[in-house]
Amino acid sequence: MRIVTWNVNSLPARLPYVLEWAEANGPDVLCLQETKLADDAFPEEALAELGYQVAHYGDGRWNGVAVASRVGLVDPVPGFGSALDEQGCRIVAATCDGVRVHSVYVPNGRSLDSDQYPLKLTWLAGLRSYLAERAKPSEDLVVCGDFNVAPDDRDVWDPAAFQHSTHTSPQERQALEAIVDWGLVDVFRRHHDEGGIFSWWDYRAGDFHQGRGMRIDLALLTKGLADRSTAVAVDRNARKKSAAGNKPSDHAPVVVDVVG
DNA sequence: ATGGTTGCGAAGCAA
Repeated sequence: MRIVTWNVNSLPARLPYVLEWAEANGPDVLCLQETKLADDAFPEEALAELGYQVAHYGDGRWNGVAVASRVGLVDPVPGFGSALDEQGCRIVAATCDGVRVHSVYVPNGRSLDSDQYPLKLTWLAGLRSYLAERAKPSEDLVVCGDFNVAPDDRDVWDPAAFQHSTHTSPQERQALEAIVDWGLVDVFRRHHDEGGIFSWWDYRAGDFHQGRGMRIDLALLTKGLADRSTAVAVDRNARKKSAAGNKPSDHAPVVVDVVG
């Protein structure tokens, strides 16, 4: 099974790219973030033509997450079903061929002195509670998406440049570790030790071509599922203009292959 | 150089 997570930065703007990429790369499960759509505006037909069923959670112009699957999709659950959903439509779950899949878009936090920063930490704590209440580490389960946290300094182009910013603070990293410690594996690190492999680059100032990025798009798998992973890759080519001339998101898709 | 770009939506904010 090929599981992909991709922050598309508006599905209306990105649909041609997403369809082109999906046809070429054949994800069985495609988790999307920042769809920026209400549920009733989701392009179900375009994805159905490629064989995908979709669980989407979105309420308008911002945020919005989806799980698309061509290997079956049952038991969709939008949101936390708690006050955490007031921070936007940022989590949706569904079961795809026996794997419980969660697509998440963690709040950005904006800056360390913003009122959005403690809300980000609260949201991350809420994600851990959600897992603890509804799932077991012994299940085949994946939590993937845009975490807006770089797990360690290998995941940032220049740690010094982020000394006083979000995405690398000890509190954010600890909140992420608490989620992992529930019983998950950052499966990218099962296959790669090196730094400098990123999933997001700012659109501005030529950051992509200068190598100024971060790895903030993660796939967290329960151990049994991670043990069956055969490869993890970031398709940085998808951060460029596509062969068909479509404009890219500022995030690249992360591709996870598992067997069994 | 507190710059630069994209998306949304129609000015300025969020990322």
